[in-house]
Amino acid sequence: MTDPATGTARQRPGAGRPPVMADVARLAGVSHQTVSRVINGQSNLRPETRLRVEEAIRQLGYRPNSAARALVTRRSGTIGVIGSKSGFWGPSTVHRTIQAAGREAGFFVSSVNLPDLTRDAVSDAVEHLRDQRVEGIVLIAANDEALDVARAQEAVGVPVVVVEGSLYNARWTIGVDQAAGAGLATQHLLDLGHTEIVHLSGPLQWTEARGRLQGWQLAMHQAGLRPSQHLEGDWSAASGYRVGAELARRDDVTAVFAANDQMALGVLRALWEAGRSVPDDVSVVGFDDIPEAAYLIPPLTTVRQDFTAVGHRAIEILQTAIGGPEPDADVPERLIQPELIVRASTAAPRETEN
Amino acid sequence: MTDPATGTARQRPGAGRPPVMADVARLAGVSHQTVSRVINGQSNLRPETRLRVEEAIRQLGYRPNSAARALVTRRSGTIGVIGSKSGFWGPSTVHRTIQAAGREAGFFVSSVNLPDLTRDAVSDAVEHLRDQRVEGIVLIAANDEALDVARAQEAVGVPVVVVEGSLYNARWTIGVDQAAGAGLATQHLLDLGHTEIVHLSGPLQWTEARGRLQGWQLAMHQAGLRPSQHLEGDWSAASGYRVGAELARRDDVTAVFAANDQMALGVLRALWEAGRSVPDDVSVVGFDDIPEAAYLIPPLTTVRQDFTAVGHRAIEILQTAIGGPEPDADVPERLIQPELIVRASTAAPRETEN
DNA sequence: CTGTTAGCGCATTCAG
DNA sequence: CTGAATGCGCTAACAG
Repeated sequence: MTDPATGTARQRPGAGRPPVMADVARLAGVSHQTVSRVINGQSNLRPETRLRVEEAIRQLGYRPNSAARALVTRRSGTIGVIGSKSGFWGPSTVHRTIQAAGREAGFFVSSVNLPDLTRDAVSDAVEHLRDQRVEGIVLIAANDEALDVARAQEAVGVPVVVVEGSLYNARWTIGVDQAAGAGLATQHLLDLGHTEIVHLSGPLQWTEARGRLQGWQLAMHQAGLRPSQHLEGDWSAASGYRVGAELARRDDVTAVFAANDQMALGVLRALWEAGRSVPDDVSVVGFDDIPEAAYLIPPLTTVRQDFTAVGHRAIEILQTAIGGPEPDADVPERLIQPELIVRASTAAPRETEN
Repeated sequence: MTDPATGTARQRPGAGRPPVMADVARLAGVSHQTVSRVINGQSNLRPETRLRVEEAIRQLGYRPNSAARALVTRRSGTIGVIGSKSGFWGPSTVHRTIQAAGREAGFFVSSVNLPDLTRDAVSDAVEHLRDQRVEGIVLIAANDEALDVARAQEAVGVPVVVVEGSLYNARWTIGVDQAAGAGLATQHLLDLGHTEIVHLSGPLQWTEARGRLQGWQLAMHQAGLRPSQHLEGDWSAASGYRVGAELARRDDVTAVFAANDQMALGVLRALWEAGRSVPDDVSVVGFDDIPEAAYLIPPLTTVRQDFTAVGHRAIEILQTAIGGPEPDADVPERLIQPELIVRASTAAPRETEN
């Protein structure tokens, strides 16, 4: 009655298009405002009225239009996640976890996967996300270029949580303590009696790769040893294989610490092909603890990262970043501690050399 | 001038909030309508006017508000993707590809990852997505329950493209020809001279698992052999290992066809532990061709699926599903052909047994 | 406790 | 070729 179909031929409920708030109001015999109150869970409503409205809502199968709501509230209820298209295990696991956690927290989650995390690509992705008026962004697997973009965005007002990036260059961060993990791995090898421990790193544009490299170096130094030049892979089993083939020719090397499990897998294979036994001739340690790690030949000693925790914390942080008016106090560094998983790919070196 | 700030204290451009179309219009000295035309690339505009507007847009850093646009056009520009939280390689690869392809096609992509693809969970996810007024949904790794939901949605009007699900039960589908792939694998083993070929399947709620099972059965029958009872795993290396350990005790088995590479990996490990040589004693074939397959011990013969193609096709199909008013003609079954990759884990059986 | 009145920022008629 | 109205569906003040 109150809505006299002003000319655009408002259809009766039950016709083609989805019901709107006015339809519910009409059916319940209240104003559309009251419907709004019910939907937003306001307290000042006569229980009976609420019930009538709720019944009408159910009957019509009404669902609020989030675009309309976003328009007026200026809040989209959406967060964005930027990740890499490449399927490395860690980042993609984190990506999934974040998506799930974001939804659990009541957000819509808009994802964008980039072929490469170059400055321009990340920048575009952020624009894309801002066009949707996302309330916050989670940026995964950041390299330095991506971090620049993150910083720039902070200035513009969209909070960006950086996951697994350098934990010093962004305001809101969360990640695993890579250096500590590498330290665990290296120390394990050291404890076993190894002194010639080679590190096969990831690409050094990746902050994780650098963190693991540094952890290894530090542990070596603390043991009074001079770390040899590290070798650099690209995270793939193929690169691990290539490097492993080289290492197989060197007699001095008794242990390899690979920066991820895939590369370790490649090393295992190369060593096997060269007839060098793991762990009798060479010990191998990986990083990540992929589900297959326990079933490699031999079962791989590695460093486990709790990606689920990372994902959940990322969302928690994003929520405080969105909600709070910047405590401006010290941003606690959010670091999750990894764990060493000892399996059968490591053992004491065959002959001690001192 | 034309916008007399009716009381809500419209702020000057450059103040806190993002510029709106009216700001651009004012700066360019045109009506906001003209700005709209420029943005939507209409043709009937004096070049000079267009330029002035474009300049103003750039100067202000204006970006259209997608919520407002969605409200009036009733099109969100968003598609939804429903996947599983579990990180199986195939589905998660497809998920990433779809996200990327969706964005390339100009959509916003809203993702939801479910712990389990139960009917209720999928149903919720669809609701969630419909609340955003997504224009279409891609559902990945469907089992039968999920397919029911998909069908139900079709009725309500949101097109749902089912990826890797049963290709007969949904209107819009795309996937790899699982049975053909399994046939390739089985035939390869048959050609090598194997007759006792065991199949380690995935969980049979998964349509992929059923497809591969059927492909294996068919190939066996066509070779005049009676396939033995298949064994069922859960896609994990752990389950492959368990089954492999059993198989290692059986002398009659000379070949194993595992429904994915992870399970094959577990089988490899179990066989190795039991001192049975691959491929000399037992041949093993996987499915998926994960990046590590070539670096296992020994390198794994497997079936490669082109997941990138699947992702792109999924988006293409979704676009026609959204755009076209249902040709209602025969829905061509969209099947992508897999490819056999022969590596070192397969060979002729040691002794022929006929 | 509930209804009325205004817009949110944009696209879509329709006039000029 | 351009501008002036109108309303998308909803929430946010205000009135009652």
